[in-house]
Amino acid sequence: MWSNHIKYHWPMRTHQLVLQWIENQLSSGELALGGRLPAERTLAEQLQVSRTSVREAIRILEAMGVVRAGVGSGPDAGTVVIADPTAALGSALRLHVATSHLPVADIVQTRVLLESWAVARARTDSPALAEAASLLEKMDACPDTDEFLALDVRFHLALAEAAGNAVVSAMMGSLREAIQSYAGKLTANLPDWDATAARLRSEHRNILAAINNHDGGRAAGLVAAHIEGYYKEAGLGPKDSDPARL
Amino acid sequence: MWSNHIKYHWPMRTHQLVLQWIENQLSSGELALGGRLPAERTLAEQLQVSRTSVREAIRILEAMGVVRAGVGSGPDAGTVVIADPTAALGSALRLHVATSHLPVADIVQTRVLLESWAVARARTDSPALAEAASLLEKMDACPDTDEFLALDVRFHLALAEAAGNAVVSAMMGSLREAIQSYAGKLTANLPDWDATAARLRSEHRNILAAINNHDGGRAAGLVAAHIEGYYKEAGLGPKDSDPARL
DNA sequence: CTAAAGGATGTGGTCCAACCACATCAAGTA
DNA sequence: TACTTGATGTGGTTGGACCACATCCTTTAG
Repeated sequence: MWSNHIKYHWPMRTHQLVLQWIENQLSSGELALGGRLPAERTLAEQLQVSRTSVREAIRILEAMGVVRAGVGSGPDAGTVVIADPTAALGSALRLHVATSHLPVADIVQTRVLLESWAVARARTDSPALAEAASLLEKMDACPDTDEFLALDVRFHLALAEAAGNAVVSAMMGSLREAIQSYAGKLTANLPDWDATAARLRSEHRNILAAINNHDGGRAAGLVAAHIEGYYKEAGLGPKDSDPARL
Repeated sequence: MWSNHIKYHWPMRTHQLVLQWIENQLSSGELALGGRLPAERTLAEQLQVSRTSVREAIRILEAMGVVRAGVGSGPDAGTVVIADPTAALGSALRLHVATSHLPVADIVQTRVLLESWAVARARTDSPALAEAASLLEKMDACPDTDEFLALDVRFHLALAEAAGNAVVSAMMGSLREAIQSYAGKLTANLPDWDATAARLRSEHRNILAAINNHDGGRAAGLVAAHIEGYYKEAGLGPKDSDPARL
């Protein structure tokens, strides 16, 4: 499974063997969400490899958002299976942004694309949409900038989840994570935060209204304008990502 | 940089410190694409950590598609910086598909979304589009099924690249990679491969023609029908992902 | 009998010192 | 000149040791 992507004929590295074993356990269902891996020393003996190799495999799975390692005893201890695809995608994207091989503008453009699509097909009876509405109210009664921005993140993620596509949701979250520090700096460039916040609130309401009105096309357009408008105001020259061209 | 996302107050794990150091080198440009990291033993001594911790960090970067480790001496040896975001995203997605937390249908739906968008804004003068045309000819003179499928993969990736968005290209590639084994099994379900291959060739030509005709909307629709038709014929019941709703 | 104190156990986290396989390069040799 | 042969430096792997931590269980004091 793992070595398929690079090496076909060479000897597999030991930690890849461990990875393969664990992935098989996951695929076959013998290891499920919330389940615990054997202890590192136990697993090493079972697979006849060193503990070091087992640990390298676990580090990778941890970076992939598949497991979480905890010391001590009890329920929070040991290596347990989780499901956090956003973490993996976000870290990877951030790293590649750091090497200047993924332009920030492309990330913003992709976010516009995904979020426009998501709101266009958001289900009005979705729990995520209800959460979005609830977040909207909280933002109305929120004077603190940082807290407002945190709520804003959750609002947009809720919108993305309303489409009911786990992959799109995960990618949206990872895009946000990848440029989080970047977005923070941009916000500092805004000339008048209060005015901007008021505008954002208004636009949020319009987006939600369009969705609840079953006007997905309008909602998509509003989202695109909302996001691009923000980055433009903050000084980032984005690519033209108007999804209406479709 | 790394620990920011989870732990603020606890002691950072040693390999995260190494990760942080390397990420700083990447961000500041002291480590660029094609550059080589210090040898593991050297780096361990520089950072005053064990070689084990250095190796764990490198394993993660390797899984993220940021570096490539090679033994021996010479140009291919040592740990060198690469840029393969597709590998990271693909592995992560595949792992989470294995845990049944990312439905295959969602992946296909996302692929339709991204690829439709890509062809809708593909630039007719793009080198990637020229490559797609070239691949089309090769597929016409290709009797072997496996080879045909390999060319098909490259054709669709070329289409995605024609939009000029590196993030979308990377995500497209990773989606393909994540369900590669799945798609292979589906292909075996096809009743009449020769007929299917002929249909695929025809559809590919129509897509390319629509793009060169500057009819992005039609190209997007054709792509969506092309992909969904294939999976439907092979027996996977996909979600409705008609991008025309935008 | 209850409750506090103190080990016993088991977990991941870290480090070290070796050794191996491999690939290149340089010196020595035919 | 052409070939062998070692020296060098890289990542790959191993076993063993010790630490910090959290829980559980026994012992002990009241």
